[in-house]
Amino acid sequence: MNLRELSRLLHLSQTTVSRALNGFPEVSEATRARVKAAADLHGYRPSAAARRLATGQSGTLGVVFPRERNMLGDLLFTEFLSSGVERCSELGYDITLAMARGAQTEEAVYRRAVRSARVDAMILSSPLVADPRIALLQALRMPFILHGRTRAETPYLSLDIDNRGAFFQAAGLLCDLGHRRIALINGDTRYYYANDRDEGFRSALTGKGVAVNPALVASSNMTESHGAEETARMLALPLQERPTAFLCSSIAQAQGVKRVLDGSGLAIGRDVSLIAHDDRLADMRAESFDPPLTATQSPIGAAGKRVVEKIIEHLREPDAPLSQEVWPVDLLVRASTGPAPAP
Amino acid sequence: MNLRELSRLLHLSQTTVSRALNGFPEVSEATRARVKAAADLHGYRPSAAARRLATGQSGTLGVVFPRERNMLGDLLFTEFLSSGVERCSELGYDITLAMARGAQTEEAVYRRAVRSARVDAMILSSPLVADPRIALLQALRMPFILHGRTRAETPYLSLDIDNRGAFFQAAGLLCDLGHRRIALINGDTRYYYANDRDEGFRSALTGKGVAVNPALVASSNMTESHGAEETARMLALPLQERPTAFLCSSIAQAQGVKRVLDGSGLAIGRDVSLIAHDDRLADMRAESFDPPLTATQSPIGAAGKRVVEKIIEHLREPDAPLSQEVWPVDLLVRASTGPAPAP
DNA sequence: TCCTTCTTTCAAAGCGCTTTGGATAAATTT
DNA sequence: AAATTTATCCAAAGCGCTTTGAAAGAAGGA
Repeated sequence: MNLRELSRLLHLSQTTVSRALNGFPEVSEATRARVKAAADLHGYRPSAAARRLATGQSGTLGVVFPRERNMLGDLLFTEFLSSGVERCSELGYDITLAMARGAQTEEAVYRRAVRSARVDAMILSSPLVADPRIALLQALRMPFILHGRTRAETPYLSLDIDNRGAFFQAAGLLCDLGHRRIALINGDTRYYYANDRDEGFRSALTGKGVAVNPALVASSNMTESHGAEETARMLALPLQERPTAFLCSSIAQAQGVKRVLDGSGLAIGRDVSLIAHDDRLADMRAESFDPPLTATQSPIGAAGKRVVEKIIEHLREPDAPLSQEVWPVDLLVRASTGPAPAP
Repeated sequence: MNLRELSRLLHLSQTTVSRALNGFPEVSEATRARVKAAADLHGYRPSAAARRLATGQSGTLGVVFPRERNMLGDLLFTEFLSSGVERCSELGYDITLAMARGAQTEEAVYRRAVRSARVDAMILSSPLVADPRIALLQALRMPFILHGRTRAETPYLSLDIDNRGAFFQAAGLLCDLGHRRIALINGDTRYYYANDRDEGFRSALTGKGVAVNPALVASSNMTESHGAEETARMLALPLQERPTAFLCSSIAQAQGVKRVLDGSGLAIGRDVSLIAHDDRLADMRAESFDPPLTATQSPIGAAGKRVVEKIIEHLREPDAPLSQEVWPVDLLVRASTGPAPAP
């Protein structure tokens, strides 16, 4: 069933039917209802290809797989992506994926996408502290939204959570509880989010007059094993340097920390405090941690949806100012934190 | 730069240029070369939308997020998907994603995809033992390929690994090493792959005259914690029931098994043997397990690529017979297996 | 030389939608 | 009653590609 058939069926022109369906004001409500009913009845779906050709819009958003590809990175990305896809289909858009791996450089992927006009906009994630993709896409005049932030001269559309504030708050809480030797198990600080968390952590400690011991700051990736390794290393320090509190960038890392603490007979919440950032992944709940985990939380799925909404809004109104949306992050205090043990 | 402009530039018709570019035989090699050079020079890329409208093909494959969404499921799917995307772009196809979650049933997703002609074919993964999607897509006349297998009356295109054979072989090895109390930590047996592995396991044991103890067979999901929990449960059994060997469906599960065995002071490879299936995920290598893990291995990334190739071949030649490709699985013996300890 | 067969190229007709620039009928104003 | 506005609807022109059916030119055979 196509437009022409439908319009003949209704004894209307294609124009009117098209306008009725697309909500144009110059068609009466009576005919609009009649048209919609008939369309439903006959299961009419406009051809995406024809619409694309006519409008010059592809109705498609592009997502490039992030370069960060460790286990937790994958999980976060999958949750982000699947939520984005869900919202996308509600809004009548498609998502197509591209990969930069092997011979194909990331730049080539973007250029190709732009030239073949396959996507209306791109969604970027996992930005570096200063990410070259921003300038590239701006030069190519390809609309995009960044999940995260980065250093850039020109404004761009983005959505991020307040990583700095979250870790500032969490580290502040640990200080207030009397902890003086606080460890930070972070992600790779070449990424903006990890750098941001690092800054929040440091500025909280400095603000509270607590020294930052470089030996207690670790950053690589978001896995359980990284958490475990670094904890083991820190517990091997001389007694007066050993941390009494850990701040982790992910629950996976916290699991590693816990594994080593458990092995050393240290009780979480009593001997040692533990806070982690909680992205609300289905299989890693802070509240079912043992003990329940104090956490800075922000659902990454919600970010996936909002990113899609924002970029589609931008496509509909390209001249609206490019906003940098930043979500506050809640700090939920549970049983994994407590006052610093007496020295 | 579009076809008309390019053809005028070359003083040729659009027909000739189109045919030259698409490799039709009725254009001379001389003009083809001339056309290709000019196209390259001016950076001509055919409009995907126009081509789609003209050919009725979308040049796009659809992937529906699998219903199985636990942590390891996500990792496997991501690796499968990203490899598929990579191969896809080499072959000039796109991949778009769809989600069945919340209000949208999976069936609705497929129906919508078919009616709006957005995709030429679909890629299915994580099939159940008897998966209703097969009949649905056949009824909708939507070409598809299944990663895995399922019970179905009619032939369909698929690619799978020999899960049954792999677990038959692995369990057989354990029997041959003298083990008589062998545990199986499996995935959810509602899924075909897990069911297949279960069958391979059972038939190996039966064939070697070894009894299958239902208390030593566990199946839920592919996570570390499931492996750990089940191991703890089995180690709590009376001594004469306690397993001397574990066969796991994933390295993640094996990590959980190892955690509990380590905690009980049992040495892997000496006191207890351990085998797992290895999907060759980047961050979970059987060879860097401690001790190096005996494993049935088959790279899931390679499957992702092959699935894409197969379905595209099928689109090019729709009348060729629908093949069920099954890959053999290697059993690599490393240090985690050894003779059963004396009773 | 004329007729036939390839080879090479082309004009034009879609594919199914959106959108421009009217046209017609009804309502309102003068 | 004529002139103007408003509310509906329409015919037709693209969007950029593929493909059909034909024509022109070159080559070969008689």
